[in-house]
Amino acid sequence: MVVTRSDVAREAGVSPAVVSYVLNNGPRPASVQARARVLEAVQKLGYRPNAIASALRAGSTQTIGFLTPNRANPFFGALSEAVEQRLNDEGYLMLAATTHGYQPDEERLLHTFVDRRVDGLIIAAGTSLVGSALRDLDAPVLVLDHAPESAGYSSVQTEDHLDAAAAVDHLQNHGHDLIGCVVGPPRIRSEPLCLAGWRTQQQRAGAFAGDELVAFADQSEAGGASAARLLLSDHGRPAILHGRRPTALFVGSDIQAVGVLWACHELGLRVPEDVAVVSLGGTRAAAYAIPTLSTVRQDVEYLAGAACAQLLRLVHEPGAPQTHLRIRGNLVVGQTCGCAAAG
Amino acid sequence: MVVTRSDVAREAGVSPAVVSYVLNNGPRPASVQARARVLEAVQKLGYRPNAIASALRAGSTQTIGFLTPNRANPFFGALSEAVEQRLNDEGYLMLAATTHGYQPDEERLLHTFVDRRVDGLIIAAGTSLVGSALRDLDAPVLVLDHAPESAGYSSVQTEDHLDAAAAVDHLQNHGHDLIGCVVGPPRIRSEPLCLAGWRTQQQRAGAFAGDELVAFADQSEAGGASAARLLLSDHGRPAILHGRRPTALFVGSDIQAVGVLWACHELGLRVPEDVAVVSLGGTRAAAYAIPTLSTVRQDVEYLAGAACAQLLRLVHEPGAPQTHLRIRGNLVVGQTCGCAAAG
DNA sequence: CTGTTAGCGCCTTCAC
DNA sequence: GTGAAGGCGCTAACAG
Repeated sequence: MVVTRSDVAREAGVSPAVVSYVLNNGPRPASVQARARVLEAVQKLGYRPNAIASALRAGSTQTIGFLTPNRANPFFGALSEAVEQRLNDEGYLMLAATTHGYQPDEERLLHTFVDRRVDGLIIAAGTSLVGSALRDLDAPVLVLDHAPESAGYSSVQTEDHLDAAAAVDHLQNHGHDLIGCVVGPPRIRSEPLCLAGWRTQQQRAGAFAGDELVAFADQSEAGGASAARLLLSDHGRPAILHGRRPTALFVGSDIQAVGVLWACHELGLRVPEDVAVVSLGGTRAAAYAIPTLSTVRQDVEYLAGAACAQLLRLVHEPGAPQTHLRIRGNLVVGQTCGCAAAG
Repeated sequence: MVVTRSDVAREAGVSPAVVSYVLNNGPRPASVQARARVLEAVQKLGYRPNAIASALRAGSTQTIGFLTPNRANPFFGALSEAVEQRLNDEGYLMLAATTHGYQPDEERLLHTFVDRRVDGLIIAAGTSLVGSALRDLDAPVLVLDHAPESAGYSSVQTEDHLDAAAAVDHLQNHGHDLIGCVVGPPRIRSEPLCLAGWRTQQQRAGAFAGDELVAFADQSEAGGASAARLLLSDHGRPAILHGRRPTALFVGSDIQAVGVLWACHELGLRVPEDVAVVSLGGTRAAAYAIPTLSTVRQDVEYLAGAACAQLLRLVHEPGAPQTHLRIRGNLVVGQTCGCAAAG
């Protein structure tokens, strides 16, 4: 049924080693006749080398493990697709796993990857545990997330703190001071940074930055929608706001912002006239929201490219130094911040 | 550095075979003392079995290959995530690859999977070539797509033809007869079925179903937007329509429909008053569009569950008969079809 | 230039 | 109840 290298050797009338020499172009030369006979036999029998056996022997699976919290979120979806593309181009396959930001799953999947001898690991937005669990993993690891420089792995990270501050700054420039903040669950490592960015920038401008303006929400449209309802509805508003409704919202991800827009629509609030919105992400979901989202764009293709390049370098030169790359987002003005109305 | 079974055996003072007996609970019994000593040594050395070596020996990798045209499309994104989840629950890992509906890539990735000895393959929405290439692949294959019953593999399929007709029927019930059709590129196998469903239903109602009402578009927001512009703009309308603009659009996927809504907004057309829209899919993108999309929902969780169950059955019992499951969508009424306005 | 051979790490049958 | 040994399919060092 399944044809092995010995079958090819027998068919071609040579030894198994010669088959390898021909197929791998080395490490030893083969005569022209032998080469031709081998190739013919390969063709005739439809031989394909067993990658598992090669992996065992060569100690390399040509596979990279990729861990995400969530691929339904378009940011991580696009990131995962971009990473996969890059890896394919370099001859690697991607072994995917989703953790849902759940720590035990994360650790389990990490070990599964290592057991399968992936040549390297990319970890996007892990929980805090990952940091310690990664230390002695004896496979190259690249963390696509905020990570301490001191850790035992390379990283490519977004500047969530600065990007969030930039978003809030833009809203402040439009005259807003009561700016709410919608971010994901704090167990995801980047979320506290978004929150801190909002807080820093509010304080810098002398604006209120208390917890009454913050809503934690799932990384989903539904999460964004309920956060918006919480912050914008007229009932049960905290006393400290003196009955005022936030006039703008900073939202930690595009997918949540889509939910925020939907909730505003439902509440009869106009965007950006009644509530201005700026999000963090810049995925295609932002470009096709109605109205188009103003967002601080974090370039997924670039992140993926840098991550794969760094990781594959570590894979190929085990002694290579660890690197830490930080990438800032850039503001993409849409219709939700109020620029269009002003201009 | 990396600890093998022999290391554990030496540490525990037993032979390598006993280590296997203990770790696999068989096939032979081990004494209580031996068992304890082995487990202790495993713990102490941090031994983890090499899954590649096991796979070579056992002939099973506990891995399933999953081929999609596109994971940026939320339908396929959700499908991929659901499949991954199911497989993980059954102890399998998912090896992912994206084909972009491009035939050579499809074939190449298919072979890469087989070379790596995946235990089975799930192929979502392949091009037409896949059918023939799959025939002699000697791994269980499940096609998550429309597929001929005669083919040499099992399938779980959506009823795109019927679902599209149901969507068009609903628009007709709202009094529309000039209903445009936006579908993906015909090289993706399901797209011609969407088109045929639209055409059948239009003809059944005695309505016009010529190519002038059809726009092929990429499976993306941008594709849907340009298709909508083509069908709805007032310039260059085909003579056969007598200057009339379609009053409704059937759209083959949610992601395209999001683009359609965006284009309508841009053109100053109100939805559903000026243009009613019904799409095929029912992803979360539809639920949080503004206005909320009316769509024929194809249950991704159910599709994924059925697909994994069927495939794993084939994996476990190689002789099991091939099955072909067809799953109809159900209409989810949102705001874009006009029901809300009418009610 | 080519054939033989020793493992890669594991599982499992066979002999003790 | 346990150990020795063969082999999964391949690569690469070592003989010829």
